[in-house]
Amino acid sequence: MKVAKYSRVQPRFQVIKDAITQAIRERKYLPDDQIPTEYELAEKFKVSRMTANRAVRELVGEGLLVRHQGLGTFVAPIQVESPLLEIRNIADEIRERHNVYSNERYKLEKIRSNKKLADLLGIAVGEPVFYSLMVHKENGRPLQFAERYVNASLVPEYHRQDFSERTPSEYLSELFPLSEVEHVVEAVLPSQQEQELLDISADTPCLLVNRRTWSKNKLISYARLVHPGDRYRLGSRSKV
Amino acid sequence: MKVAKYSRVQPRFQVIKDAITQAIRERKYLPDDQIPTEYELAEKFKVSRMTANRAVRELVGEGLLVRHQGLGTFVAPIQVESPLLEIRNIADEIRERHNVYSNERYKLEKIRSNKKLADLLGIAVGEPVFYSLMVHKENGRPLQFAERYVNASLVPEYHRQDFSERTPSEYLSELFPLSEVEHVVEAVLPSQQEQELLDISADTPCLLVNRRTWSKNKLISYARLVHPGDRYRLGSRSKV
DNA sequence: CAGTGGTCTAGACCACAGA
DNA sequence: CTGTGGTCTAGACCACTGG
Repeated sequence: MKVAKYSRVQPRFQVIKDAITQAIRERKYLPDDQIPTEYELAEKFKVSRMTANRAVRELVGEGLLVRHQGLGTFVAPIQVESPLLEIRNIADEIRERHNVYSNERYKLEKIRSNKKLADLLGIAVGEPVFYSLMVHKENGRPLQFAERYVNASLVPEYHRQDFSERTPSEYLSELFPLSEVEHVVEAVLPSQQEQELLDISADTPCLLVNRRTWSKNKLISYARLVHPGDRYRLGSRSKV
Repeated sequence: MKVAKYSRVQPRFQVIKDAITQAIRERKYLPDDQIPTEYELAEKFKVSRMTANRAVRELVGEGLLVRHQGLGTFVAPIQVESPLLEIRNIADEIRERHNVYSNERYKLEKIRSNKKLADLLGIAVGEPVFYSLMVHKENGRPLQFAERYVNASLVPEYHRQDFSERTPSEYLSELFPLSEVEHVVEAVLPSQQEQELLDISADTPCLLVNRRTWSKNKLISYARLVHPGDRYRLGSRSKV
């Protein structure tokens, strides 16, 4: 029986990419370790060198590997970067970096808005608001302290959700197609609580992203996202 | 006289990428327009289809094109505009707030690139680079500590400029029409020098914006912009 | 069906780094 | 000199789309 030569579930270069990615995630290859050469990969995976080359080249483009002509290919030293603008939630971001996402929920409750909150959410003082506090982790290490305030009259079921699998931002974006987003980025020092939950010292500068999201001109939520400055950066690159 | 087959200044796939990119920028191809097929590109540029394929595939990865199997390749609908792009000229920004812009120049000299700088600017170690250090002020108050490294071989007259009226970024953008910008934002604590020149304390968190600019695929400059976190924020708001 | 992109091969030449 | 990555080719088969 002949097996069709080019019908596969996974392209061969993708198989190689996945294998390398997994090996790095399992720490079989550590940062700065050299990985097999293109010739070795080609032999191991029974592909041509061009196919191995594509796998490695794409992983370089994704920031997972670095190459030096004449020397070899190496696991990239750890670096974290995220495109601004794209409101992609932190979970996707971490998974795209080929790392393990997890989170912990500390609070999920209904409160009444004070003046400041009412202004931010465009509602009246005293209106009900859901408040959630979560910490999102990359490979078990806290990366984002996320407080979120949600207009309770628009999202009455928010507090009934279990956000262990689906993040608040995923839940909200399913319910309300995003139409507008606002970001304000600041540098701040962490509060006592932020220090503890992010496992950082009082003098670690943090990137604070204030994000407000709208759906069809309705202001849905305000999020206050605090990230340790020593392991989180925002990046963007664009043609003009 | 025989011409070496594989010694080129530009790889062939890069030539194709540049040609397509430029055609889009010049609006010879409009959003959603179909561009030539791989076979046509291969013929036009006298390369194999694999080489044309790589050029197109990478442009898809960069978001400039979209492909549909069986249909063709098309210019991406809308260029996502980065909000961080609006971190433009600090002088304009200050004047738009109807405040008084001023600056102070502390250094303007020619240096030789070390390893790190060479990587950032995409040049060889030891290549000449211009270094400038300025502080930009709003109503006399320091707002931005700006170190800039400029590829001296591309901008040989940089060090002869007087940047009191025209900022380095204004000068460069006149000389080199901007084609690509990269921003990486971090939260950091200020160095001794930054504390002094920005007139802030050691525990004031700062927003560090690393900006690299390209013109026609030439990496022109790298700027390191430090802002006091207590009086500077980055903001953006965009429809999606 | 023809035309498109998606993938793959086997081999080649070039450039760079280190011994 | 060897071994590495960087690039390129000519041709091939597969899968999807539309007529």
